[in-house]
Amino acid sequence: MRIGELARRTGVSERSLRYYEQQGLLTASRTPGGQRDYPEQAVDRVVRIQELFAAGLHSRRIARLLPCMRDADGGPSEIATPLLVTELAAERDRIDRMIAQLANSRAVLDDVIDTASERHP
Amino acid sequence: MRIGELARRTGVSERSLRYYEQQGLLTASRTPGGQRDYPEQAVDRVVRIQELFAAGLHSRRIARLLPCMRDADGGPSEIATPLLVTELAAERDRIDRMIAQLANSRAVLDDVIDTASERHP
DNA sequence: GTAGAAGTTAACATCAGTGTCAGGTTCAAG
DNA sequence: CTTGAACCTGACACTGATGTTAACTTCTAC
Repeated sequence: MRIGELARRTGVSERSLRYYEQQGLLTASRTPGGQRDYPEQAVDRVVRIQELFAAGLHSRRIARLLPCMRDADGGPSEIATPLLVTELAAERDRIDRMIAQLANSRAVLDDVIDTASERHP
Repeated sequence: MRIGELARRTGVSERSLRYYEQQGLLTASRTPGGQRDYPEQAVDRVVRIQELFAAGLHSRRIARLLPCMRDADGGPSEIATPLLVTELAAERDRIDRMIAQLANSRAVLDDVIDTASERHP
């Protein structure tokens, strides 16, 4: 599929998809005329990339992580090095703390919303 | 307490604390010489602000939200307007989606770490 | 073959919180 | 007093993903 369709199906802008390629997160074959041609699997990959970005990982780390991830159709193509494992464990702990904080903020918002709903029924 | 202590106790830089004040998120009385003097309660407030920032809220919305929050020692000093409630509900839903995504990324990291740990025991 | 939609590269802008530096003032202890 | 740590304001830089624009090319359908 071409970039427009991938953008539409993932909700990620074309600009970002090209950026992902530049950062080594996403590859695409090219048509004879030079246009990008993505495999079906790219949809899942882009969604993962977005999630990892949302989780606060930087593109360089994502680039090292991606080949170690379990593909939809099989095992990973690489095994994470001990150094990468250490880094990822730190990221995981950070994500855990972030989830806890988010739950906290969510509760605060809920409280404010509930309080206001009682007054403005 | 003065700004240095508040920074130390919250883990937030002095630069950021001054920025929070500029954005109307945090107030401080001043010593005769013009230095900021924070009440004990500021520690909690700064922690909340940090959490809301981490949750992706912008300073302007946080500024409108803060007076509607339940204080440590009592009810809120203001009630959220219907407009603000609508906005906060949208933020809450966004946070819910973010938490789900984070859990997903966390699972991916865990899987990569586990797989590598089996190979590098 | 031609029109228009969709794609290409490259460069510059934006956002919002934070880092950092400069030049000056205040505070607390000796 | 004086000295050094702590604080003040103001300005500029950065980060890193994404938006935007420009000038040009390719694809698709008639």
